[in-house]
Amino acid sequence: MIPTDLIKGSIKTIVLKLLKEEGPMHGYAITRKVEELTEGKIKLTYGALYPILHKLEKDGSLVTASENFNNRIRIYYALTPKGHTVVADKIKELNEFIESLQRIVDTKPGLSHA
Amino acid sequence: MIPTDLIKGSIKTIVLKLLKEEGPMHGYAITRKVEELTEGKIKLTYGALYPILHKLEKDGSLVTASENFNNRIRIYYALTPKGHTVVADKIKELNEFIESLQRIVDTKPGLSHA
DNA sequence: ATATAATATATAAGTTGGTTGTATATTGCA
DNA sequence: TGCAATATACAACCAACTTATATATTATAT
Repeated sequence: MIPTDLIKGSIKTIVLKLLKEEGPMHGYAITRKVEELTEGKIKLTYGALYPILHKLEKDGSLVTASENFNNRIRIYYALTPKGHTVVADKIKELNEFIESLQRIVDTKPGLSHA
Repeated sequence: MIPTDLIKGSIKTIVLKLLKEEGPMHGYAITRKVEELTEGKIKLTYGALYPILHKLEKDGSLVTASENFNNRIRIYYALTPKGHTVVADKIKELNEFIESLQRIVDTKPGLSHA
């Protein structure tokens, strides 16, 4: 399990990216998918996930549609056109972040003080 | 510039990793090096950096040595044996994190709902 | 002369993005 | 009968930052 502090800031981007690739999803399915993709290394908590989804809905990045499945309410979240713009930006940011981290972890013992 | 929320949790690991590869460094030099390695995409703030360094010193991961350079105090931070253990763990975590993020951003449109 | 940028460290106050705990409700399995 | 899985929601709390501020020297530009 990757510690929560490391993951914190990227949850929103992860959620948006999944909705982009998988199409409309409900909250529970999002947590399952993240666990599946990361082999259990990233687990979203509902206390983090739902506030993020609600916020994205409020700001117009997502729209919701309720569905009844086996007497359980499922609320599907789908990207709006605005959401598609937002996710594109966020993924770009995340890629730059990943690249920067890699440059740092790939740094080999400095010749600078050899 | 990568937004701060994304970087937040990884600052401690970045600092430790630099000290591992570059040897003892002072705070200001750490911020320079991070900017250099990431081509200005990651900039550490002193309000974040110094508290982290002080904390790592307190917990025995770092030791300090003061030096006078051009009438400016420089405080060099160096990894202790404990610090070397800590940084190894942190880098492992960071690599898992990077790998997980890549799996998510590399996800292509799902065949799952084709 | 004078101001500004770069060098160098430090800390208090405030924000935010989460965690943890709790509540509710159905289905399926042991 | 009870536990695990499915499904959403929110209030209280906390840690890790940002922002602002303070201090002090050296180098560069006007």
